[in-house]
Amino acid sequence: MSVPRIRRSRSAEHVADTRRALLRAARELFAERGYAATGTEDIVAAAAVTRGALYHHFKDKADLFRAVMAECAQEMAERLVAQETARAETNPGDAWQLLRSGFQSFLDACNDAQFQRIVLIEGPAVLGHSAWDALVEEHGYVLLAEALTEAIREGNVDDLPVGPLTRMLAALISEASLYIARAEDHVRAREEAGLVLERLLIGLGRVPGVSPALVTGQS
Amino acid sequence: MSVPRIRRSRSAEHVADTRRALLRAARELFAERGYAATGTEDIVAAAAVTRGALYHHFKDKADLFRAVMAECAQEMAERLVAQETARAETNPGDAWQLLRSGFQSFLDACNDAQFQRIVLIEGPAVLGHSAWDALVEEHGYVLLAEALTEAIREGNVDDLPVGPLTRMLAALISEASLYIARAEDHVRAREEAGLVLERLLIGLGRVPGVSPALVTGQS
DNA sequence: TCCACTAACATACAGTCTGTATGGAACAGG
DNA sequence: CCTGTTCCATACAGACTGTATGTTAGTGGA
Repeated sequence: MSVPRIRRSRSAEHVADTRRALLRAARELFAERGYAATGTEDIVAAAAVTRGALYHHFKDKADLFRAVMAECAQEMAERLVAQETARAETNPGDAWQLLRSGFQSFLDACNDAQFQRIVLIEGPAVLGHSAWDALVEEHGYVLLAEALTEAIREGNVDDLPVGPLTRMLAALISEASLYIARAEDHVRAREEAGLVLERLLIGLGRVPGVSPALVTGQS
Repeated sequence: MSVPRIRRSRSAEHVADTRRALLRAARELFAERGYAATGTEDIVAAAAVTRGALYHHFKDKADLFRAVMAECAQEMAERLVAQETARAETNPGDAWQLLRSGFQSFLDACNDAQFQRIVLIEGPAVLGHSAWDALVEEHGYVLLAEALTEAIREGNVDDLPVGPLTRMLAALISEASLYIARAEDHVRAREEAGLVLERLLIGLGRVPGVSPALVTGQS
C-alpha cells in the first residue's frame, strides 16, 4: 500500500548514480558524435558500467536518448524561465515584451551545442514526429503558447491562431540559434539574427493607427 | 581524351535503369520508414537488384541518401520555379511580391511527404550540418537569397542581412509546411499558417511613412 | 538468524546490418 | 582473339543491438 519514502536507504544513492552516469555519458556522446555513431558500448564505457546496467534502466537505446533529450529540454526551459522571471522583477512589462525578451534570451542561451544537436537535429529523426513533438510540447511549447495567448488577451498581439504561431516562432528562433552557433563571427551573427527576428515579430503586433490590411492587402 | 557521348550505346540504358530503380526504391522507403529503419536489403529488393549493384553505384548508404535528397530538393525547386514563372507571366510583379507568392506556393507544394521526411527531417541528422547545408544551399537557398537581394535592391524590403534572413525564412516556411501536413484539418491549417506567415513578413517590408523604429524601438 | 525474493547489475549469445572482397559475365578495343 | 574495364552477384568479416541467463547484494518476514 504505502509507497516507501526512501527507496533503499543507502543503496538507492548508488542506483541513482548509475542512472545519472549513463545519462551524462550518453548526453556527451550523442551531442558530439550523434545518435547513430554512438554505440551502447561507448556509452557504458564512458559511464564505467556495463551494457547490462543500460538495458536495466532503459528499455532500449532510443529510450535512453529520449531521457537525455527530455533532460536537455527541461534544463533549457528552466534556464529561460529563471532568466525571465529575474528580469521581470527589476523591469516588469507586459506579456508581449516578456516574449520578445525571452526570444532574445533564447538566442543567447543557445550557445549550448548539446541542446542544439540533441533536441533540434537528432531528436526529430531518432524519435519521430509524434514522440519528439510530445516532448517539446511538454517542455517548450506550453510556455510559448501561454505567453502568446496572454499577449493576445492583453491586446498587444493580434488575434492570430496560437497553434501554428507557436510552432513557427519556435522554428524561427531554433534556426536562428543554429545560425548563430555555426557562424564564424558569433557576435555579428547574434546581432544580425536578433535584428531579423525583431523585425519579423513586428508583423504580429498591433500597431495603433496602422491597419495590417494596409500592408498585407493585395491589389 | 574525348568523353564518349553515349556510354554504351544500348547497355547504358540498362545501367541508368538500375541506378534509377535504386533511387526510386530508396526514396520511397527512406520517406516511409526513415533512413535508419531502412536496410540496404529492403532497398535492393524493392529495386529488384542485389546489394552489389547498390555498392557499385553508390559509395555507401549515406551516399545513396545524399543522391535521393538532392533529387527531392531539385524537383521541389524546379516545381516552384515553374510555378512562379508561369504566374509571373500572367501577373507580373516586383521581387518582393514574387517572394511572398513563392512562399505560399511552397506551403501548397509541401503536400509532398517525401520531401518533408527526407529533406527536412532525416537530412540534417543523416548528413550532418555541413553536407546538408551544402545541398540546400545549392538547390534552395540560392533562389531565396537572390530574390531577397533583388527585393532589397528594389526597395521593397529593408536592408537586412540576407544570410540569416534566408535561413530563418526557410526554416519558417519549412515548419509551416510540416505543421500543415501533420494537422488533422489540412485546409484550415493551410489558411492559418498562410496567415501567420503573411503577418510575419510584414515586418520586413518598408512601409512608407511608418518608421520601423517606431514599432521596434524600446523605451 | 535464516530463508525466500527481488532489484541491480554482469556476461554470453543470437540475429541483423553494413561494407568489402571476390568472382563472373558482357562488351570494347587493339 | 585476347585483354581490360564496366557492371553486377555472392560470400564473408566485423560491428552493433537486444535478449536470455547468471550472480550478487539487500530486504522483509517468520
